[in-house]
Amino acid sequence: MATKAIPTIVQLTGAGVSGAPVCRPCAPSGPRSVKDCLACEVRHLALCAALKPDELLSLERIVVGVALPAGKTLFSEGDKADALYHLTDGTMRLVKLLGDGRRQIMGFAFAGDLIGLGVRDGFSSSAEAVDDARLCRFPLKDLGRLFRSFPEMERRLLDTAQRRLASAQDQMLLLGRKSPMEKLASFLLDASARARTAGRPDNPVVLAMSRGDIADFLGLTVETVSRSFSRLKADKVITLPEPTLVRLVDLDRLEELAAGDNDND
Amino acid sequence: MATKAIPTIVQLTGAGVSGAPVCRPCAPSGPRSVKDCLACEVRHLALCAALKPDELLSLERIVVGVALPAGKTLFSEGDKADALYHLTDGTMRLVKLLGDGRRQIMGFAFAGDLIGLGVRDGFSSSAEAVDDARLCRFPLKDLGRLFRSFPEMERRLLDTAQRRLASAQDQMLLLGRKSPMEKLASFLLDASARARTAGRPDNPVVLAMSRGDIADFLGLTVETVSRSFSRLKADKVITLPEPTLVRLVDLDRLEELAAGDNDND
DNA sequence: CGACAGTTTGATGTGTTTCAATGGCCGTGG
DNA sequence: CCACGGCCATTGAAACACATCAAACTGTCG
Repeated sequence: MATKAIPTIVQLTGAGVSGAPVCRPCAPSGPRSVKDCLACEVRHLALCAALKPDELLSLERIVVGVALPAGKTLFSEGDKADALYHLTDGTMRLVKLLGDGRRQIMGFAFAGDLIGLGVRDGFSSSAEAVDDARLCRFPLKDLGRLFRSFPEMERRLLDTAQRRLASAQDQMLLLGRKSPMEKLASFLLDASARARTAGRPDNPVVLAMSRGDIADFLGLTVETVSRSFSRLKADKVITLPEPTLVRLVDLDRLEELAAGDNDND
Repeated sequence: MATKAIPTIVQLTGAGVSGAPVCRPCAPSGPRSVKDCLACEVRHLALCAALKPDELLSLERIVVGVALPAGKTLFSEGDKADALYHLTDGTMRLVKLLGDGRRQIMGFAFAGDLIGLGVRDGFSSSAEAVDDARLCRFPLKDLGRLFRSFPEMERRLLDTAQRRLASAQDQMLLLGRKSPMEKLASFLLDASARARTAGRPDNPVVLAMSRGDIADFLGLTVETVSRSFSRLKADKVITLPEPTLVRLVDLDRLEELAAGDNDND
């Protein structure tokens, strides 16, 4: 039943990486225990927050832990959507491709985020691990029953979908109308804000993804992203101790840029 | 209670236009009657489809009809979101603005579409009538109660939100990575497909919106949109009897363009 | 130490924007 | 009835921002 779809996952976890990280709150694969849920660091962010501790038992029979090494694909665009995932640790990217290989990243997911929303027929995008990731898997066929028992869960899911839709619209504005500098400023502020709400350090922001990923998220080329970073650095808006570490120095200027009501340089 | 929020609407409908169109399925303003719902041409597309005819009585006490003349604003980005709307007739656009006036259209809504999804704090975008529009208004505060009585409605809403998220992702791919020709091809195919599912003529497609609206939807300028139309016409992919009327001639080529796996011209 | 992948920087090209002008349509008013 | 003005769409010419092509630099891992 629930085990039927697991082989794919198991195959992924095991593929090519012997040192795959062991999932702390979740078992690397196989059923979870309630103890895991109680210890889960991001439980307050998730669907599970709709449940009281004693109700978590209902999850035990349904949820399966998944470990996904960096670079691996959880599911691909168009795959039959048979589960919803909750990212408990790591970073993932949601990717769409054009026929000739052009790539657009729909968004990044961090610990506490749901993955697998936005389904039309199959999954609307592929999900790939940026760094080593751990997830909890909720089979869709069990979800309906769960929602009937705990309507609060369904309400939270709807809320989440709404917030995701709002973010998607912000991104549409960014992609359609913002300049490279404005795009990067928006991206950095967003990354910082999300790190903050997730309880990770938000001022020197750690960027788990490569320049290429950022470019494909912002609708730019690697070179333009890199040049924009350099420009922000030259303008003393940020410092860049390492390529993956960004200190936001002039927040006002950054927000001015992101909002697009600036004197264009 | 429900009447508290109506004045805004009444003001809108009445503002500056004496010849505001009378809402056929919905009364121009004020409460609806069940008879209206039964006669509603787009009921099968809406939340209301979750209800059996005899259950529609529950709606009567909640839903209010709204008539909105072309060009008028239903709500603005950031407004407190106190209602969900169902467009029964006409066309609307969802708009976001940048500080300096740059505009991005998040999408167009046609008869049968829900408006007011994607709420974060307030509405995430403004909603404006492209042509004369009529809507049904569902106050949010009554919606919770309605969902408890008819869980099927909430499920439909979640489904709708998911499909909207998937469309938003398609649009992100378009905005970030497609060329003007590819953007326009995608737009025309989508317009045709949506007209078809709504039961409107889908091959000579009628475009209710201006070139400017299309430009702001596709992240282009009016001039580039116009040039792309001309190019498609010259390539015998479409004909353009009138600026608002597009006949799709070479569907294969159009789909090739939209998918982005083409030999770039 | 050398190979490699990722990042940055430089030089060049080009597709889209910007600026400008023309033509068509429609409603208004002479 | 036609003249006029406004709005929208189209087309042309020019400028420029970002992409492309190319090379140097950095850090990492064998």
